[in-house]
Amino acid sequence: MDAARRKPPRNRRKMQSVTMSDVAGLANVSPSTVSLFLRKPEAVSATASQAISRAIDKLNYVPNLMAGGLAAASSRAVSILVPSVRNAFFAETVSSMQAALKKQRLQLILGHTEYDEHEEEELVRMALSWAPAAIVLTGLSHSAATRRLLANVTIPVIEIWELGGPQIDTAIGFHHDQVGVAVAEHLIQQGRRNLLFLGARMHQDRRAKQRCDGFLRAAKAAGVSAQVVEHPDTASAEIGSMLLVEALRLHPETDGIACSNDHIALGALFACERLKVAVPERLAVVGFGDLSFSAACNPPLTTIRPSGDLIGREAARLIEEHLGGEKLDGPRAIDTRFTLQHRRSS
Amino acid sequence: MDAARRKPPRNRRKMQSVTMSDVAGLANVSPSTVSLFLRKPEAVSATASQAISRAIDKLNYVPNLMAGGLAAASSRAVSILVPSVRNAFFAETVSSMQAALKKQRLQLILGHTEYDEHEEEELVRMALSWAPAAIVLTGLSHSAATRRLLANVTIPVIEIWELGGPQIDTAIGFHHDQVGVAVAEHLIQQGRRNLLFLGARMHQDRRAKQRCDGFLRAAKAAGVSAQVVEHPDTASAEIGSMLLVEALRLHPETDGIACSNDHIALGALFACERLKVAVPERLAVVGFGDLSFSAACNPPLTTIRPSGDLIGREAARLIEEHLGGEKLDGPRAIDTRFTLQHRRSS
DNA sequence: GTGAAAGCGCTAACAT
DNA sequence: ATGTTAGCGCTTTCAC
Repeated sequence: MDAARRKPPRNRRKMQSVTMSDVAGLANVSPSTVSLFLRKPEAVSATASQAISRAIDKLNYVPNLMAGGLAAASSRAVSILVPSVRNAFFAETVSSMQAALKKQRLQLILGHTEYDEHEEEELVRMALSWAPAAIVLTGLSHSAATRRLLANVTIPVIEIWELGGPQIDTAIGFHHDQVGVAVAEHLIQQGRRNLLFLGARMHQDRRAKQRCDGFLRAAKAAGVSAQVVEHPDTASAEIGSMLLVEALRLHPETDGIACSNDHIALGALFACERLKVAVPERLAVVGFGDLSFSAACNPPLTTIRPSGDLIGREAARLIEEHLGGEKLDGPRAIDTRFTLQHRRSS
Repeated sequence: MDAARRKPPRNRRKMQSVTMSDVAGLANVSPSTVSLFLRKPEAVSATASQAISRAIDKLNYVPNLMAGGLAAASSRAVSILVPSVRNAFFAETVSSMQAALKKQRLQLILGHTEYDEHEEEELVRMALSWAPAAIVLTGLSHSAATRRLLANVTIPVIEIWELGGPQIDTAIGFHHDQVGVAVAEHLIQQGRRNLLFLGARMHQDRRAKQRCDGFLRAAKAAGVSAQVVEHPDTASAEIGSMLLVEALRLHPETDGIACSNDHIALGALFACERLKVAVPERLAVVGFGDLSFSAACNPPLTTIRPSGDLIGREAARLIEEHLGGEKLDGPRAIDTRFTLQHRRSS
């Protein structure tokens, strides 16, 4: 019997204090019963369940998800990659998704791509290292290597915040060009004939670019003039103010403005106030995002309300449905739409 | 030799396509050499390194972090628990921390406590399940159970965004009551004698409460009157406007206002504009946060700039220093301070 | 309903 | 510098 004891025991490294075996021992059942209890409580007898519960409480047992994930070849983590959580839009989606996933005891592993496809690629690689239950990316444009990495994967891959391009798998979001169209049509309907788009960071933010393109297209279709004035940096009220001043200098006839987002729009409103440009009488202003200040400013801002939290909830729902299951049903597109909030600025 | 082959091989479940052994095989080295190469490349010969690199590229190998974490009894994950990433302050910290941790190939696992200690407790439990390299909490107040869970832990526990209370381990942040003091002293120095604090969600946001308390204390010390008008909901410009109207109704003599944060201050400025209350002539307004709009609004907002990104960077630095190492050196407090941005609203 | 046993893919002590 | 080996703590057959 002791023939197996050939060598002295090695110095083992520090390990987890309380394991499933400890719980099993205290509850007088086998480890596999404890495991079963943790995953499908209804499959375990009432007596055993009680004993196990008690043991877990007493020992203050915390299961080791890495061991579980390794054995099961899939973890209770969901990877989400967004440009930045500093951006209120993505913060909203991350937050609502997190809340929805909590019920399934799924944890979010967060990555910031900073609008960089290379960065995204690296993050996808790191994400896959965790054998996540699903992976969520922002937008539809990714590097070839990223696509290759994700092509062979057996978990749901969800792309959010963009629709209308080639998808890897399911996409949840809306058509940003349609946003541009809706804003242009709204302004034209309000009698505006000299339109202008105030853009920020459009060389990186594809979706802002799409809104701009839709705006220009709709204006052209209606036979109305439309200009673009833009800035390379991240949208902010400060840049919005600068852009407005510049826009009125270059195109003084402008009477209707669409903005990259509400930060830009807010800055534009501030500038109008300083320049004594009457909004909406002389100039109509429309934003994008319906941020927390948009209903409160002077005048209240007409804007597009995207469905950032709905996107998060839908993504979470999809992940739940496919938990442990395989890939999604194929490249489905879930359109969460957007609504125009008509307020006094237009 | 084949005596060990007693039973037929079982049906194994689907597993990882490419493993470290595959890489080792292709590179003609042992798996442990591959492991070593991945963790300490400088300890492996140039020849082997090359062969391994090539094999990894060729097979498109993605290491399994769960297996690694299990074997090493610690993972390359860092748990961070914040009230909500919708809050720009915490979004900033999360974002800067993420950027700093990337160099160490550490991933952030995010949790939202929603200002609820019970929620936090549950999240701490889930966080520990991942055997993270460190755990970061927001604030200094936690449930007794949370403290108990974290007392026996051998990884760095970092509390952020608050100083001045009992710490679990190292804390990084600043004294919020000192913010209140600084704002009160600033207003008094500007000749204001009827002060008022506009607060939001102070029953949950302890740090806002501390700022308010510091403000009142400093006013009292200077023999200046100070009132509080508050709202139970999350801070927003809309609530800021409401609060300002209410404040001037209840305390028309007010000439200096401190706000819970810049959202409230912005709403207050909007309301002043509508009411034709001259800022700063008739009323001085000071915010907290120096958010993206604060320098751009009318008039530009005097506010406190906290060091949200510095907090994130410092936390990341601390984690790096103690990677693999044990606990932190004890309850040290790192004061990241804050600065008053004096602008035209005061 | 419960238990025994065989790994999941990797790390780290140890030996060479 | 590299290989051998023994697990890390759990899940999942499979047999009872």
